[in-house]
Amino acid sequence: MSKYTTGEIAKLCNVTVRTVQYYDTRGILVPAELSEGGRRLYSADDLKRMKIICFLRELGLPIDSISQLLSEDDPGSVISLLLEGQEQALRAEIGERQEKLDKLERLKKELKGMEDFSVETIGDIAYTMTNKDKLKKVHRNLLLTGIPVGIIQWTAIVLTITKGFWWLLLIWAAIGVPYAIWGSKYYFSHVAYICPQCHTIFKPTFKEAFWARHTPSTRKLTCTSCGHHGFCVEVAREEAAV
Amino acid sequence: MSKYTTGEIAKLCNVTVRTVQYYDTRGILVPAELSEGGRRLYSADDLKRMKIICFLRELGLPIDSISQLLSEDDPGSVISLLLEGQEQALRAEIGERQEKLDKLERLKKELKGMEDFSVETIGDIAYTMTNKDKLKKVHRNLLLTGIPVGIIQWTAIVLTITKGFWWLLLIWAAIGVPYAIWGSKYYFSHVAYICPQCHTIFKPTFKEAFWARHTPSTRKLTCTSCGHHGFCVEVAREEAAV
DNA sequence: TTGCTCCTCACGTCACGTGAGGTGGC
DNA sequence: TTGCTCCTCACGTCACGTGAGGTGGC
Repeated sequence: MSKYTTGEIAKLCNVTVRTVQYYDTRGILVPAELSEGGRRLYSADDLKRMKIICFLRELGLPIDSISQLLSEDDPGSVISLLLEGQEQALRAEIGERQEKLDKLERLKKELKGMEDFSVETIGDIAYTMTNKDKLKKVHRNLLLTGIPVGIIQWTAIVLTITKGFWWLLLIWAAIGVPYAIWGSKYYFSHVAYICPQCHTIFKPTFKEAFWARHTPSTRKLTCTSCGHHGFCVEVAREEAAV
Repeated sequence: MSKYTTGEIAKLCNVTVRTVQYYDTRGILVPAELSEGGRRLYSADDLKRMKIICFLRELGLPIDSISQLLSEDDPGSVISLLLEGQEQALRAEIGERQEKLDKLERLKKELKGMEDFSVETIGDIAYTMTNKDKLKKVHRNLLLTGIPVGIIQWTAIVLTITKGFWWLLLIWAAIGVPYAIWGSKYYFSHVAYICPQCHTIFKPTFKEAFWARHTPSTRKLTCTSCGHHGFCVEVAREEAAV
C-alpha cells in the first residue's frame, strides 16, 4: 500500500506543504496515519480526496462548503445548491469589479483633459460623476419643454415671413418671452458650479450666470467663496446645498 | 465654522461610524480637533477629504495607496500609475473569476448527465476535465494519420469495383491492415479508463478494449481493480500512471 | 435624568504565507 | 554524519464588523 508524505501530496496537487497541513487542521483532509515521529502519512484515497478538494477550491468554493459536501450522506442534493450559490457569488464579484473598472475608466478620461492637477480635482470629478444623472435630468426637463415652444416660435416666424401674418409676432412674444424667463430661472435655480480654485460648490447670481460665457459643461463665473474668476464646471444643485 | 461628528461624516459619506474611526487610526483622515470629552470633530475640509477617500475606495484602491496619493507633493505623477495598476489588478481579478465560472459551468454540464452521484464522481469529472486536451491530442493523431490511409483505401476499393483492378486489393491489404493494427495499438496504449464503481484509472487488455462496445467517450469494460463491468469514461493515459 | 451617540479595547474574518526553532528519516 | 523534509507555534494579511463596557452631550 503506497503512502504519501505531505510534500508528495503537495507536489502531486500543485499546492504548498502549508496548504496540505492547513487542510489537516481544518479537518478536511486528515492523514490516514502518523509515523512514529509524528509525520503525516497519506493513503491513495487521501490523495484522491485531496484532488477533489483542490478541484472544488479552483471553483472558489470555501473550505466550509467543501467540508460539508464531503461529509454529506447525500452529496447529490447539496452539490447543485452549492454550485448555484457559487455561480451567483462569482457573477456578483465580477459585476462589482466591472463597476469599479467603469468608474476608473471614467476618471481616467476626465483626468486626461486636466492641465494642473491637485488632489481636490479628484473630489470635483467624483462629485460631477455621481451628480451627472441629476444634471442630465435638469437639461432634459428644459429640452422637453423647450422643443414644443421652439416649434411654435419657428412656425410663427415662418408664417410671419411667408404669409405676412404679423399678428403672429404677438403670440410669439406672449409665449416665447415668458418661457425664456421661466426657463432661465428654472435652470439657474437647479444648477451650481464648482470653483476650480477653492473647489467650493457655489451659486452665482442670476445676472452673472445669464450673461456669462459658457461651454456645454462650464461657465465663466466669479466664485462667491474665494473670488476666483474663470470657467467653472456645472453640476446639479443638491437639495440640502448650503 | 461648521464641525461634524463621526456619525455625521459617516452618514454624509454612506459609510459606518467604524469606518470613519478606522480611517483615523490608519492616519488617512485625522479629525481637525477633539472635543474635551475626546470626541472626534471634523472640519469641512475633512469632509471633502473623506469624500475623495470614499471615491477612491470605490475604485478598489487600497488604503495605503490612497494615503500615499494624499500625502504626495506631486499627486499628478502618482495618480496615473496607481490607476493603471488598479486597472490591471481589476482585470486580473475579473479574469480569475471568469475562469472559475467557466470551470463551474463545465462541471454543471457534466453533472447533468449523471444518474447516481457520489463525491468521487467529482474527482472523475475533474480528472477528465484537466485531461481533456491530452485526450483530444490522441484522437487527433489517430485522425491525421487515418485520413490519408482512408483515402488510399477507398480509392483502391472504388478502382477495384469500377475498373476491375483486382491487384489493388493487395495494396489495400498491405497498407490498411498494418495501419489498423498500429493504430489500435497506438490508441489503446495512450488511453485509460475510469471505473465508475471504484473510480480507479485502469488499463484494460488490448483484446477486451478492441472488441468492447463503446460510445464516443466511454467503453464497456471490466475494471482490473474491482471487477466491475460497465461503461467506463475514456481518458488520456498519464506518463507516470502506475 | 434619559436616550442617543460616541469612545476604546479586542477578537473575528479567510486561506493560507512566512519565519523561528526544532527534529525525523534516508 | 549531513542535507533535506517535515513538525509546531505564532504572527501577518486587509478593511473593517461586532460585541463589551464605559462615557459625553443635548
